[in-house]
Amino acid sequence: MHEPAHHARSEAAEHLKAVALKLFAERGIDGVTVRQIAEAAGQKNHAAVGYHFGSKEELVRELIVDGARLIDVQRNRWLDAAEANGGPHTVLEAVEGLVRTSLNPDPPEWGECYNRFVVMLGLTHRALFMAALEGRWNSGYQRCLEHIRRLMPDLPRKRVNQRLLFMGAALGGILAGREGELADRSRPHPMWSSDSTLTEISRSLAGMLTCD
Amino acid sequence: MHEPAHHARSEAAEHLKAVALKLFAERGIDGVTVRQIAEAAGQKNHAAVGYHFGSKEELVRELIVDGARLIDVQRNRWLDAAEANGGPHTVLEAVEGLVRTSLNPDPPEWGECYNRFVVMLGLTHRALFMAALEGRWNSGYQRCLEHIRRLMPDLPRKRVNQRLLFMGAALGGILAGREGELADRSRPHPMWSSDSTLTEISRSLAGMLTCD
DNA sequence: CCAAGGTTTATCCATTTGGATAATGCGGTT
DNA sequence: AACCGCATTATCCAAATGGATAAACCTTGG
Repeated sequence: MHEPAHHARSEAAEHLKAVALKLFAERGIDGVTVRQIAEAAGQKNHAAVGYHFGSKEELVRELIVDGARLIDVQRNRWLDAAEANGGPHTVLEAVEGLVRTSLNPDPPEWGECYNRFVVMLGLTHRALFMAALEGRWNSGYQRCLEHIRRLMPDLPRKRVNQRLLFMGAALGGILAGREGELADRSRPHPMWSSDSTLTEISRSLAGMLTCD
Repeated sequence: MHEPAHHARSEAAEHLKAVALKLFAERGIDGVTVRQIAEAAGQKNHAAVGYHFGSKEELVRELIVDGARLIDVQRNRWLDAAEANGGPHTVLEAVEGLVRTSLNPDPPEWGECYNRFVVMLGLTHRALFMAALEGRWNSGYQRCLEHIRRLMPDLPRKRVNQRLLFMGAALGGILAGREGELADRSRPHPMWSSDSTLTEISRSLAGMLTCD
């Protein structure tokens, strides 16, 4: 069960990907042209995208997989550590793991973009998104949900699953909203940039699961 | 405080708008061409959009305002009735009002689209969205929030506002997700199409406000 | 110095895009 | 029938789009 080798791209290609992710998150796939991506990445013309990735769609696919893999690896790592100590002990702990592993630990200077990117893809390019993942890089999410189910034995399984669906949608909405606020560098966002806000988000999401 | 007159469009124009809203919700503004809109509306060529609305962007603006006004009118009507009976008496009641007034009471055959449309616009065309509304059609939402604040006197105002931000983002994510599922007519969605699910959503959102 | 590899740049191209305009069609009124 | 206002249709267009190709430009090893 070792990860398939994914040869890292050249520095220029990685920069193109980072810039493209930012633009896609801001304006959507169809709102950005390959010329704009190349220009924002400092290239003198748009052939760079074709050369490094084959096509715009291939670039999108690679961005989808890159981000999903990063998150999934983080989630599984965190879960391995948590389970070594007897697993997440509360719903809040499991949810907070879900929240914090959704974030890029090493974002570019302009802030992270993947949560907006994913929510946008889920709305407007769901088929491409699902096809790119092929069911991969989802195990960490499912493992977290299993722990939450284990920690909510009193509620009927059906209602737990229903609330997990709500929680997933809420998680996407909140993290995408946070990301969008933080991407606006024209003014400070003390609330959104505070680390404790992540705990507050987790508390709220856990509250939506465990209330009543 | 009467609403500004907004002359209803011709039947063909209204049909164009309904079809355009569906396509925009599915693929995003830039993922749909005026030709596709006209074709899906049964027109033989794309000049219809220009004739009825001036431009694609004007059409989008009109869709934004139409949907926001419909929701705001519903919210204010519901609030007037609730306040006449002593106002919403619980956070849950206020949240459920917010949820149910977010829905189109008379959706087209292919299901409603406005929540996906709005979430997508908030991600990729926020400036256009804000400019189209000019701060209008938001009073119902604010009135609901005021009631929720009144009903949560124990929590510090700052934390209530934080949670209301989370709740708003979660509301968008959940309703857009629900809408997307219901738009898939290839199979039934007993959970999402059930009316009681709206109450469950409201319970979850209220839970995220009132937990701890 | 040259040669070879990979990378960037400069063009070229067919297609699509949003929009504009003119011609046609249509329903009602006289 | 002739007229009229409105709506649809058929074209036209400049600009933009994604992609392809060939030339120029490095760096590195010999």
